[in-house]
Amino acid sequence: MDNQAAREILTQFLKSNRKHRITPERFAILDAVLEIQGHFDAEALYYRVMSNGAKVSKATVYNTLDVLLDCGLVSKYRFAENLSRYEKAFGRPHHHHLICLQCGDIIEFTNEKLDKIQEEECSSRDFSTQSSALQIFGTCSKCKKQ
Amino acid sequence: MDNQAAREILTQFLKSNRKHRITPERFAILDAVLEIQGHFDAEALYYRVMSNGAKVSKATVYNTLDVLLDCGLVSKYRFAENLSRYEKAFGRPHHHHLICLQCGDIIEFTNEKLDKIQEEECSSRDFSTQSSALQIFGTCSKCKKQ
DNA sequence: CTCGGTGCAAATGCTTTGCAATGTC
DNA sequence: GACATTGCAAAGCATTTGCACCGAG
Repeated sequence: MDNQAAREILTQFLKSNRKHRITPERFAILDAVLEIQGHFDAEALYYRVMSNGAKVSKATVYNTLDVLLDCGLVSKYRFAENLSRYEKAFGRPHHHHLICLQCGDIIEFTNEKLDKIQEEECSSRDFSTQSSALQIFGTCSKCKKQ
Repeated sequence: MDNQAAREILTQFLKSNRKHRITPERFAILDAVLEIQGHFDAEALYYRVMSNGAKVSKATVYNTLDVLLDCGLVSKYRFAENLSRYEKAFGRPHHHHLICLQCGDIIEFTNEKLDKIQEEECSSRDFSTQSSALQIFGTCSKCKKQ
């Protein structure tokens, strides 16, 4: 993961869209996103930015997450809970999720065959994909042993 | 879809679990669920029950949806929005969703190959599936023409 | 009788919004 | 300068909870 490349993607996106301005807050938030491994929610991102010394409001975190979503740098998921989870999408292969309902663990996997079938289903319906996610809920091997 | 069979599934479930009692509200809500075609949210279900003449509170609707979820009569989804959507699961094959971000339409499809791959991924990780959903977000053919 | 279920309203918690101040272009 | 963006706090909204009353077993 090249952080500089991510910053450039964001810069280009903000410049190309006249409605958006380049602000230090947005880059502070992007930096925090790039540091985080795995999934995070808005709250966790907010505290991460703060602990980096930058001062942003939660409203700006949500606002910026929308911008990062628009330019494809992060993905947004809703699992079973009442909150949204995000993860950086930059430089990561498309993957799917196994979500353990016992311990909350999220196991990721990639499967090209699966992606191909997905593509076929979409093209046969003339449906353009923007993003997708297979979520499988159940019990992981660790929890089954207990 | 045999409504009587659904009622019996619920009755058996409530009886087998000593913590749950058989109440008229639960069956009034189940009846409303069975009437609805396609997806619905808690609010819509609440109004449906009311228009059928039964009087239940929203708290009971949520409570009953959890019971119906537990006995497999309904499925719960979270798409992009900040609310949960449900649909009856009784007598329906396992299916997936194409969600149009323009018009909000939800197109369903079934695919055995996809389900089989999913099963393989789970069993190779010793993960027990309870439910799953592939959600593909994008633009449908109708919206692309506009 | 016992104790889970219900209705109501108030609380919760994530997310959005209104508005004045600020900073980008 | 014009106007998008920010911070703050307050509002929104789906969902949950507390509690007194009710009713199934």
